[in-house]
Amino acid sequence: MPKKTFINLNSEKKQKIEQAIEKEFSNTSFEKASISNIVEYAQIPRGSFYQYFEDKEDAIKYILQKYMKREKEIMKEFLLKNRGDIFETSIDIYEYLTNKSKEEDKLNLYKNVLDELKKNNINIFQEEKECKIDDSINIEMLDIKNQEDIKYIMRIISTITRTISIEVISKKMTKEKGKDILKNELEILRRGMLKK
Amino acid sequence: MPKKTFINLNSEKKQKIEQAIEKEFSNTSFEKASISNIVEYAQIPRGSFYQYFEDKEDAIKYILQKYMKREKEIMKEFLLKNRGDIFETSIDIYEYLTNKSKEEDKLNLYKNVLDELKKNNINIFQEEKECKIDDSINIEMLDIKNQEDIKYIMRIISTITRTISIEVISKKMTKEKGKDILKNELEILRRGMLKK
DNA sequence: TTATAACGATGACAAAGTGTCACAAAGGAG
DNA sequence: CTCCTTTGTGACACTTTGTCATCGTTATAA
Repeated sequence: MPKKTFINLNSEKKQKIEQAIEKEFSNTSFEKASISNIVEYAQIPRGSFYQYFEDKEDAIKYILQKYMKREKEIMKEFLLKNRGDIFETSIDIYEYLTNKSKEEDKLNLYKNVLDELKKNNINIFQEEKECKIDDSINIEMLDIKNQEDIKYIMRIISTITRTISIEVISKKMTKEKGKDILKNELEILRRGMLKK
Repeated sequence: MPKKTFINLNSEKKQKIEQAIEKEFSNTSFEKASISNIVEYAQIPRGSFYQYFEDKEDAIKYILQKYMKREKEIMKEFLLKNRGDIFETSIDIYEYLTNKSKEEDKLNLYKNVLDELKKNNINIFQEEKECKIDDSINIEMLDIKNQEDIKYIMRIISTITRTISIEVISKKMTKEKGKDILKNELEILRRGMLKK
């Protein structure tokens, strides 16, 4: 969603601006981030920012998109490693996200990104159009009654994985505690909630 | 979280201010809401707002809390009506939330509130300290393997119910479509994701 | 009654942020 | 070299925020 002007920029300048945006989003929430700071960090005149992006929202979307893309690649790797087992993959993603947060300076950026993805209910496992991950999933092991079930299953797992990850990154609980909860929740999802 | 000064206000003035806050949050997102508008709607001097609340965040929390409380009461009613069946209750809550949104002027306020609750992962079904709903839940029908399972189950159902409701209120899908998805997801949760 | 403390009301104000615009600079095609 | 399109620039008007000195109103003690 950045403007054409930004796309056309040489990668050096582009990177400098990206870093400035990420720096600001690392220091504070998306809500409180200011364009004034960003242009200062990037050492560009104020007018330039508006030449590149519509507004702050636009810059957020750009960063979001970038992180989404990276995460999808990671996801595919994990699915492959686990022979399509989505439950094991969920735990790997949890480990990945919570380890990432060790890079203290990016911790807050990561929290912001995950928050936003969660708020917009963006499914890390599967995104509508491009890049269908379905093929990498082992459907054999799942109890699929109709076509759409796989979509619903992915939605549910995606949501609980991200929710726990955010809680850990926000330091509401330890990494170990989070993993324990995630494992328990996944177990419930596997076996079902209803008594047989 | 409002200051003592606000608590002490006579209910007439308090209500006027509440309405002003809700009006502003109905017109725009929490993020873009401005205190300047609020004090104008409430016809109070700017300084007074800061006498009552710490800042905008504080006012948001106040409204959030108010709506949470109301929802918890509704929830208890629904649980009772459904003899503790959490799956049926989930659908009732969905119906309640999406019908509420018919009051067009409050639609956006409702979306904002739900978004924030979701972001903070506040469980509509169950809240830690006061007001334990556990007693109203029919545990007999559930497959509980250990003490904590009930907590996890409530977490999961709460999340998916709210997620769908938000998507419908935001007009990303029709009420019928949303109900269909919710029913399917609940069915998957009931029977489990793993092939027997 | 009077003094004084406690609380609430008020709006001007400094500080900071936003988005725009007229103009400057750069660069490519003919 | 000239014209035209694209990009760079920062001053500016406007809005918003949070604070603070000051004022009014009770309430309480002497």
